[in-house]
Amino acid sequence: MTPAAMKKKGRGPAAKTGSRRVLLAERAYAEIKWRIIEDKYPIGYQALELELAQEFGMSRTPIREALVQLEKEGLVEIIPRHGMRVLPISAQDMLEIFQLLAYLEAMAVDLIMEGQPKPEDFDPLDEAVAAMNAALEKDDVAVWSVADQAFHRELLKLAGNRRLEETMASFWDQTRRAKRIALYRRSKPRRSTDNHHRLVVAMRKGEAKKARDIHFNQRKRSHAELLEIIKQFDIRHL
Amino acid sequence: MTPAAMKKKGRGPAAKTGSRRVLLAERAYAEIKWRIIEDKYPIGYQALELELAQEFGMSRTPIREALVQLEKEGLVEIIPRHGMRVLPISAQDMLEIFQLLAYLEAMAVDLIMEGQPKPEDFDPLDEAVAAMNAALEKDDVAVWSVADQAFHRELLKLAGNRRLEETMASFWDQTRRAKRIALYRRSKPRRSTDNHHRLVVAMRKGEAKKARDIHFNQRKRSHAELLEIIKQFDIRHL
DNA sequence: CCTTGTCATCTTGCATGCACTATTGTATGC
DNA sequence: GCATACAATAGTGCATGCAAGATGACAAGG
Repeated sequence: MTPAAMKKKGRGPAAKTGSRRVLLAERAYAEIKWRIIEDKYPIGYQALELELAQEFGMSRTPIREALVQLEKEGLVEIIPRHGMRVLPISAQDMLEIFQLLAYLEAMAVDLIMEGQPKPEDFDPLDEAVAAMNAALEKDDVAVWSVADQAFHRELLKLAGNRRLEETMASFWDQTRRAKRIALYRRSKPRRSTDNHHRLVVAMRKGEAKKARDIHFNQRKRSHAELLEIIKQFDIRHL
Repeated sequence: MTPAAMKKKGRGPAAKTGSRRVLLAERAYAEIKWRIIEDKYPIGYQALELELAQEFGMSRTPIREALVQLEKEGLVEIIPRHGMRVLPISAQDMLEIFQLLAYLEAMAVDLIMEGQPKPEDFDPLDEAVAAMNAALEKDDVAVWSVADQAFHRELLKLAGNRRLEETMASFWDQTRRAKRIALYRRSKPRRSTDNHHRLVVAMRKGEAKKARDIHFNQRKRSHAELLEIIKQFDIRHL
């Protein structure tokens, strides 16, 4: 950079972007992602930029932007002359993601315990566990799944590390398709729910190491179970 | 998706994208990122899309694509009418990133030990340590820093989790600006180098827990030191 | 019937055009 | 001299245009 070009340094205070109108590119990103996760665009689905553009009533430009984002997140692949393709979830992929999630959540538990959590901080977690139990009573795995997600979101929030939160959110999203498949195939998540409860209890008591171990092992077990289901599915589908 | 639209599912085998020519957008991304890390575009630097486009001899389109990427990585901010701005690194940001790096690397060590590492797998690590020692002898912190980076890259590779590797790489990149600042201000990384060595020794011996602890603590200590330096710098600069 | 060469087509990656709007400078009133 | 209204300017977000090159079809030859 030439010295002259340095002129830019320290322009006035940036315009507060309180609530910029929703960009088309963002809408496209969110909508496509949603459709992938909800299996509206199933694994292997291919679409050209122009097709998507027409479907969303916009031009190719914002679509491109969205696709580049999604590719980076690992949800789609952009094949030069064949448009985007919704990527399959291999058992290997899931293994990697589950490993990461287990460690990152254990990290979250550690961070929470290192802070000085107030008792009421854990209330949202108790609520989530209650919701999970309620769903279990009614045998409603879909609702259980939502409550489960809420639990983990709250847990991450408590850890107070924004990047950790975002990183986990991205990986979590990628598990949702797999979980959708496994939802009605896995055993009733009784033990899982109980362990979530035990985690909160341990954290409330300030038993840091125990809390961490409970959660880490719970995650590992849960992930192993999911992986088995996915592996079976994998063979004939993904 | 309408049933008709499903036609897309399962198009012929995707064209192998062996080595697609380098896209302008990718070049722009890499070059801008490089300049930020190397402090060519210092913290607070602002530039308009058009300016960057002219500087790189391309149009605004690939520049935009690159900027969106960089924003997601947390290196720049896009302010609607003021172009991009190179983001400052607050001590809080660094704390978050360091926390993540420490855990992710401890995870890598765990994963390595869970696998069945062959003795020769560790050779690259020994080489890196040797390079670090050599650099220490010559008091060349820049060379030491390169060797340090090589060590961690190799460590991550051994863990065999691609997503872990990529995630860490992204965060690592963000620390490089901070490390650049701290490079000549921190104490001689004698202890750090020794601990890297001890880690490799422990791993070779198969002492999983010890290896993990050595590394985790080493990272924590090292990060704490860096954080102190950054905090001081923070006040008057970032 | 299979292989190979040629051509038309299609998609993309990038450049450019355009309209909308935030921002800045200027003028007017107090 | 200060504040407010208005006009001019500039930058973005998106649409569209365009050329390059990959792909698939088809024909000709083995």
